[in-house]
Amino acid sequence: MEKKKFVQAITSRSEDFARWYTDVCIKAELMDYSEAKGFIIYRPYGYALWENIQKYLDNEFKKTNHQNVYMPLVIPESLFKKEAEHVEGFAPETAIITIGGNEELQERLIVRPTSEVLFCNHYQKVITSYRDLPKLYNQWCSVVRWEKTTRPFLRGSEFLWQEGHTAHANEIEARKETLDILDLYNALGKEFLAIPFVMGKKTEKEKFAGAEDTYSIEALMHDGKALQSGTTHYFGTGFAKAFNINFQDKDGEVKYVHQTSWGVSTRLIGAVIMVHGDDSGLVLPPYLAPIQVNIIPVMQHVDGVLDKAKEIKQLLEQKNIRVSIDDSDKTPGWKFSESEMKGIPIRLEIGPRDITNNQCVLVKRYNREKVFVSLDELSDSIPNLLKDIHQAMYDKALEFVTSNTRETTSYDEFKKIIVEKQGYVKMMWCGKRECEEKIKEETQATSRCMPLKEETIGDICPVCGEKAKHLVYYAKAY
RNA sequence: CGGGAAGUAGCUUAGCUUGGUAGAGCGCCUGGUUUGGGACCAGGAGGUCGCAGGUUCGAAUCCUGUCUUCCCGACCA
Repeated sequence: MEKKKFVQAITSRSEDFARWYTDVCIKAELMDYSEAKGFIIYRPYGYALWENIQKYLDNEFKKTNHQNVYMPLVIPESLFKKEAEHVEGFAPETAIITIGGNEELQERLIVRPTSEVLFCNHYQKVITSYRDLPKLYNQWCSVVRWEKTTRPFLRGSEFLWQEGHTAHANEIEARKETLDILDLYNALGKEFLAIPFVMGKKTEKEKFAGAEDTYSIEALMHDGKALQSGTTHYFGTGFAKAFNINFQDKDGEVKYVHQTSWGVSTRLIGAVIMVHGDDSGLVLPPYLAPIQVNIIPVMQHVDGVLDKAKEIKQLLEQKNIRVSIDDSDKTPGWKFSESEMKGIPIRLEIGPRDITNNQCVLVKRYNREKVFVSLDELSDSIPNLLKDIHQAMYDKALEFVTSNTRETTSYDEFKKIIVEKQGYVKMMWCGKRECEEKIKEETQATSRCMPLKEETIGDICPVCGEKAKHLVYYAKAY
């Protein structure tokens, strides 16, 4: 029997992926638009995702001896201009404060697009001896970049992030930090977001302004486009020289510090949406989900139904599971759809019939599998089930990446894959910027990264025919 | 920043060509009947038509500017 749908369904992914994405953002109540372009409102459910990511990362940072600090929102223009490459990279997208009160400022203030120079300026003052090192600072804040095209979570004029800034006595230690954090980000994907990242080094063209080396984690969205989801940078002594951050080492010599910086942003929320979501809405990985189990009472006016639901909630909460009961007066069907739209990993349906049979209906969001579960086993089985769901979601995402990663030694084939299939294409590269630029111009694909474990699938760069140096992952990117 | 589309109640929108008291569906509120995949009946509330100017006796409608959103490019976490 066909049922009339009164609530407009979201656009399907295959029909219009971009529209599907914004539909999910709005309808899952993650965010709302504000009146200023590119500045969004993080609604409670969306902000809760960010809080959970924060909790995970903050804990990891602290385990590895990092300390949180808070730097100012603004950077005097003269300070901002100290490192040439850095300025060049960010100048086109800065917002600048020119008036304070009613007076024009003597010196303009840059609203931070990132805080390298603030950290450097501070480090210059507080580092004098090898005993002051390493400095392992992180800050949680928002930054402003005047973007031309904005999209919720993916690219905003303002976005929330964490930026780590560290200073070390030598190159080895700093390079280790850069890669350790990259691993930590990768683990965030694997253990928490159920997203398999491809990680590697950025090419010269794609690296951060002022960095010696940039590394990234890249996620593959369901439409076959890649999303740079986090970066770590090794700065060498470039900033240290520009800001004169030096110290006297054990051997008595005065040396420059070696620095790193690294960050992930609320863009990760966009990655979660586009990696796991489906035509019914959001699908959240269990450890990230603000609500892990949603109990939907059926015939809740019948004596005992709500009490049973509350009893189940309590039992699950004792196992540290995040549970909600939808006891609103909507119909069960409405609640099912709502629960799916919000991506809650597990839905429990409990009605008079179930109570009689000492059972409930359990539905997994990611595959919609529906089973009856005895109430006696419920609280013991759910923690494991969450773990299984996490793993299954990760495996499913990994399978998507694997089946959408292709390799080629022919530039013609490369073009064909990019146009027809999207996804990642692995191809050898000579190391010249011109070849990268040619690829971008002709296919819109960009180099995403070069895997840390060097692989070789050919001797020549298929674009120019010269000797190949590295294997590169290419993809169209957000 | 270029090219295209759009902005009318919380949402989706009709009306705009040809100026004359702003209409619907959903949602919301009240009462009742319902309840295992987005329920039904009855009654009700809700609008400075994105904003600012202009033309006009009169503007949602015509003109100018501006802001925001979406799509496609160029630029970027």
